[in-house]
Amino acid sequence: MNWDDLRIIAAVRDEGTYAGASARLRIDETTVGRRLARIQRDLGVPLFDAVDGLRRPTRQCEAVLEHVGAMAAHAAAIDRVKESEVGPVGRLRIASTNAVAEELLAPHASSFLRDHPGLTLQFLTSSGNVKFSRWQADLAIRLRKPEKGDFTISKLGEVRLYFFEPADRGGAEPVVCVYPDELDAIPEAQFLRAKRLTNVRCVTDNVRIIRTMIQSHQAIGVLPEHSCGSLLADRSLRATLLPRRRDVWLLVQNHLKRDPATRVTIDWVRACFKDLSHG
Amino acid sequence: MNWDDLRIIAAVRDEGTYAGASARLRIDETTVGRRLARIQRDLGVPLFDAVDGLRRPTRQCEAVLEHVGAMAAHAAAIDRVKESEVGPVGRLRIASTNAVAEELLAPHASSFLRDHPGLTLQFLTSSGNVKFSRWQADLAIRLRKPEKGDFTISKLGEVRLYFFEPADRGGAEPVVCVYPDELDAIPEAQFLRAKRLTNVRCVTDNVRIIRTMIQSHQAIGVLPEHSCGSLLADRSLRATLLPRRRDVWLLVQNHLKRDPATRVTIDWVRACFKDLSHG
DNA sequence: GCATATGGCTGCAAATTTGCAGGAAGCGCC
DNA sequence: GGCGCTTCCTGCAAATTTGCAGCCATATGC
Repeated sequence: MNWDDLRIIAAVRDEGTYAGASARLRIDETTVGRRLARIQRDLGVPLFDAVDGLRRPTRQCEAVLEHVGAMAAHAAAIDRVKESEVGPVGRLRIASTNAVAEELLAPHASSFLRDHPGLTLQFLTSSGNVKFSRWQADLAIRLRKPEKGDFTISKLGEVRLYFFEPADRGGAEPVVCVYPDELDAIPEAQFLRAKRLTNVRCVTDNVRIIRTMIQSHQAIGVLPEHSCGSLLADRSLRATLLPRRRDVWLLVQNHLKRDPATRVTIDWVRACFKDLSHG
Repeated sequence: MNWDDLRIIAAVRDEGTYAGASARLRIDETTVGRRLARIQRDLGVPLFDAVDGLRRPTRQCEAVLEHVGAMAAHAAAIDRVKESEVGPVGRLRIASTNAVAEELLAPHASSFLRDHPGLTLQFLTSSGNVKFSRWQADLAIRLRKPEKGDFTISKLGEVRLYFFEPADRGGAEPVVCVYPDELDAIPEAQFLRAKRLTNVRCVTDNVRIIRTMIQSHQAIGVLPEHSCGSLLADRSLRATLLPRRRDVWLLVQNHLKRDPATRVTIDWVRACFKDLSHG
């Protein structure tokens, strides 16, 4: 039994004719006749008598109509669920590095969430533990371009990188902060490896740690522009812009690429990165 | 919003995957995905998150599902309305002459109604007042073939006719019973007119009246075979079989010709007339 | 590492539904 | 009596939905 055909029964009862029901439901009168015939066959009982030019519900039809009325009330309530939300609705789980989340996304998050009251953002910053393929995140911001997978990938932007070293090299040899092996492909790691620095004593991908050590004027390292902040103005440090930038990639679950909430969130993430490129 | 799509939501929630819902509803997994996308667009809210390989209902979806559950209960009750009736169900209004109803149909009505507990017969025997075109009857048994109309017409059979006159013509001249002018076309009326009888003193289409007067052995008239009964064995009467029979026609409302209840009733009416032809 | 099973998406064809147009019938009004 | 309006049915074409096949990805077991 097709539940939607039940609405035909109610309309014919209310209007008394196929033509009246047709106007009410805004479907063709031929369609009303056919769908009524179909639900009548499905139910196996006659639903209307034809008397004096009008369709009159049978006893069985009256019994059916009591239930249809109740179903219509529930359908109306479902429609109100829809109306209770204005704008895109949803919860987006964004997997990214701490730095990206804290310094690129978080500063703009409040205004974005204010502008879209139906949205919720969840930042997954321990991204090593998130399996994108298992739908454990909706979006992922990656520093490496994954070769393939069940997702849609696009380039978010390019991040400028700065090499920091103490201005005064007279003191003790500064420690060198490098990125772990699995990040060998990123420009920062390649740059540092090419310089053949000694005293490599700190290995981490936590840029906050790297930034704190650089700020002590006793360490060497590379930071992305969004993590530099006031370090660029520190006269005890020498900042050198690297020739290469680092690509940043956005991954979107395939089943979400047309989802309205996802689309506005993607636009917002892109704007965050665009602000950076011009800042 | 298509009410039938709401069943898709419930099935995906229950099974956790499109494939599971597909098996449950016995529709293609592609169709599940498309119909879910459609109802999601109609409602304007996301219904499922994808987490750890499963679809999990969102907060709005849970709200919708409460209503869907209630609707499913009503749909089940509607299905039971159908199951409460065994066999064809309906009330058939049959327009016919008194004689046909009383003598051809009524004797067989009890067993027919016993065999079809879901049927009800309503005999409309003041058929002059019934407008078949206004759906005031479902079936009509007519002695004249109507030329046209919004109904399906078929021949029921041919009725044998008997001319009765008193065996002893020595007494007073018997009165002649004839049919009213509007029945001029029927063979009885034509036969009587052709005999150029005098003493035409009784005009009626009520064959019971005609029969009673013939039974008094003081009247002449023509009766259909189903109204003769014991008159044929009365030695004080001379019964002559007319050469012509009278056609009987069945009219069926067009919208009912495929209705199951109507079809079994038509078969029954035909059987009543067939019994007559061989009796 | 390979084979198998499962899930979901896309393109295309088949199936079904819907709308349109025409025709028939009845009713009311002039 | 003729005309206009309304209702409903039927045939056909257009539109939509559904199913199927192929493909891709992931997980599991051997």
